[in-house]
Amino acid sequence: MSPTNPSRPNPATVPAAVVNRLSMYLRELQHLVSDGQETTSSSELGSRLGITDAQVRKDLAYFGQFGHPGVGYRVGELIKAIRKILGTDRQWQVALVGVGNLGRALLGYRGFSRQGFSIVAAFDADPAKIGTQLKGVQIFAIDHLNEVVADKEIQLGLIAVQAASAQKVADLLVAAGVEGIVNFAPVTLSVPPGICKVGVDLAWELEQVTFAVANKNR
Amino acid sequence: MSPTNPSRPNPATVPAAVVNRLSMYLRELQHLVSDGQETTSSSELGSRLGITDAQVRKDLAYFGQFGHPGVGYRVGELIKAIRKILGTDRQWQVALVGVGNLGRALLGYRGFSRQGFSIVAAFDADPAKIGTQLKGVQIFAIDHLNEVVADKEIQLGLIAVQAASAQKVADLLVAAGVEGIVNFAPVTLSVPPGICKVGVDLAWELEQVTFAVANKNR
DNA sequence: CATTGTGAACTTATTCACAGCC
DNA sequence: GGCTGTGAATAAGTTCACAATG
Repeated sequence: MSPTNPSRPNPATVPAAVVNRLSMYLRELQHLVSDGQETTSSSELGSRLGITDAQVRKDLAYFGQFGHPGVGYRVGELIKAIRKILGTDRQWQVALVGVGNLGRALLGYRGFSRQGFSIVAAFDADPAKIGTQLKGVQIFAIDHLNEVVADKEIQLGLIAVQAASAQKVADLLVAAGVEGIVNFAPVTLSVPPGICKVGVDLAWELEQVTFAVANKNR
Repeated sequence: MSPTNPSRPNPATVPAAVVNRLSMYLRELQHLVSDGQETTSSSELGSRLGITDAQVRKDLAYFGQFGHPGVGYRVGELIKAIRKILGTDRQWQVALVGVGNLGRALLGYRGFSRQGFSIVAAFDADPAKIGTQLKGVQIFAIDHLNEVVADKEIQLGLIAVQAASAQKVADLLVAAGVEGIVNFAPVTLSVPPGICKVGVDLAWELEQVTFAVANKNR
């Protein structure tokens, strides 16, 4: 009777910052593996990412014991463990809504498939686009959302439409049965509890930078 | 003798999370203004964004007193104040390096100009692209980075190249005199102190969501 | 003996609660 | 009466420091 997940903290108690760093560890470990390194340590990982070694160990300790005292972490082993925690040890079917500039970029983004995400359908309001394909992905009318989501067993949605339509699209995605949403439109979406939502605003990141630059000299 | 900036906390003491929320407040205020609303309150702003009213007030209090007891915040006034704090009350000249899918999306992204960012030059390694224009932006060879940055008084750089070249590009941008960098490649860049750097990895955001979805049922 | 995992100390961030003001 | 600004209280997150371990 091997338990599937030896230590399971209540996920709700895991700070979002920890999950974020888990993603960073995973990237760094993937770089290490492609450099042929088999073993690493909390201090190596930490210094590469600009955080303390204690932080790295604490973060991982939320989920179990992955290290080997005196040795460190086996890179391949840790990658597997983190992918399992993040849920990226499986394939996720993703729908893209909005095939404008950003949508096309998302369709072409190689980083997704590397982490187990696969955009299997796209939706757009423009009749000229409907029925065509882009990067091998079929573009549907939004009216077919329900059936396509069911057909292709889509679990996640990417919203890359104008701010004005984003909430409507979110509602449709939720109604179609999607469980998680990443929103690239600069609005705060409201979604029912149980649906996970993350927002990305490309201008935000720039604003973080301008704040720092603008205030550099006092 | 109105002082330009009545209260100036040492910016280094302002938590990054506060600056992040400032960006959210700004978006929300911009929505309010386009709905014709002239006044708002910490609790309205907070509930729209899913944070407490006290949090909103504390965040703003880092930078001065912008509210009117019994009334709330004058929307236009607060927008102006936040833009000044974030540095987006002025125009920023931005260079884009890497005109692939993502680069093209960034070129076409309308949200930038709205916040005072203007991509004034693009760079790519592909000789076929060099010398052409996209969305009215000239594409240069990377060798001309120094002169173009100086010419156009570029202060910020967007990195949208492959992971493998990102560090090299960052070094070049810094050498050219850029003060801030937003990196879209999935690597941790090292930059000298004094240069502000922010990383965006599109797959991270999805991983946050899959973590939540994967762990929803215990 | 280098390195993990972890309780305890510390630091930072959030919320409470209320005085002061319009 | 409604709402801000803020000190005090609480909670959350990070670092320290060291016993345990292959």
